[in-house]
Amino acid sequence: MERDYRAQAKVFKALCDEKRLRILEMIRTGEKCACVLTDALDIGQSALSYHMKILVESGIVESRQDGKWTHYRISDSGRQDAAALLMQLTTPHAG
Amino acid sequence: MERDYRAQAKVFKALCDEKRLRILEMIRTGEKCACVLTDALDIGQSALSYHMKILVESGIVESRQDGKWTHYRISDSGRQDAAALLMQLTTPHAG
DNA sequence: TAAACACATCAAAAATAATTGATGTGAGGG
DNA sequence: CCCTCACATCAATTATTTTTGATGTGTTTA
Repeated sequence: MERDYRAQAKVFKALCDEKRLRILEMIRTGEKCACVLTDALDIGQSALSYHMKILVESGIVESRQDGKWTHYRISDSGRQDAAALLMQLTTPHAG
Repeated sequence: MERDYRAQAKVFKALCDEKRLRILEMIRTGEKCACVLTDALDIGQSALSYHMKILVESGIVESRQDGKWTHYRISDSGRQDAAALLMQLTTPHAG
C-alpha cells in the first residue's frame, strides 16, 4: 500500500548515524538544550544543528524554543510511529 | 547500558535506503530468489548482492542456499529485535 | 543601540555509501 | 572435464552524507 519509500527511509536515517544515537541517548534522560549537547558530544555547533534537523524531521525528536535557547526532546508519538512503521515494513503478508 | 552505537546504527542502515525498502516489500510476500529480485527491481546483479549483504547483516533478513540459488526472507526474530531496539533507543528513562 | 549569545544556514572539503563492470567461486548440466 | 549459471567480491567511479568554517538571524544583556 505504502509507496513513499523516501519518506519512510527518512525516519530510519535518523537512527543510522552514531552521533545521532548518542544524541538520542542524551535526550532520553530528559529535554536538553542544544548548547548542552554540543558540549557533551564534542561536536561542532553547526554539525549539531545539522543532526538535530535530521532528527526533528524524522519526527522522533521535537524542539521547543525558549528565548535564544532551543530544547530538544523525544517525541512520544514520533517514536511510536517509527516503531509501528518498522513493524509494518517487515511484517510478512499474503499477496 | 548499550554502548555499541556502530552495531545499532547498522540495523537501521538496512532500512534507510529506498532500494532496500523495495526489496523488503518484495520479500514480505514470501521468500524470493536473488534472481527474481534482480529482475523485478531493475537493479544490477552486483548491486543487489551488495544490498542483500547489508540486509542480512542487519539481522532483518536471512538467506537460504538451494543449490546455486539463494533465497531471502524476513527473519522473524530479526525484525522483532529491530523493533525492540528502536523502542529501547527512544524510550525516555530516568537518570 | 551596540555587543554578545545561541543557533541556523551556506559553501567547500572530507568521508562514506552506492553503482558499475570485471573477475572469482562453487554448483550443476552436458 | 568443460561450460554455463547464480551469485560474491573487487576496484574504480559516481553520488550522497557529514564536517568545517564563515556568515546570517533573532534574542538578550550591557
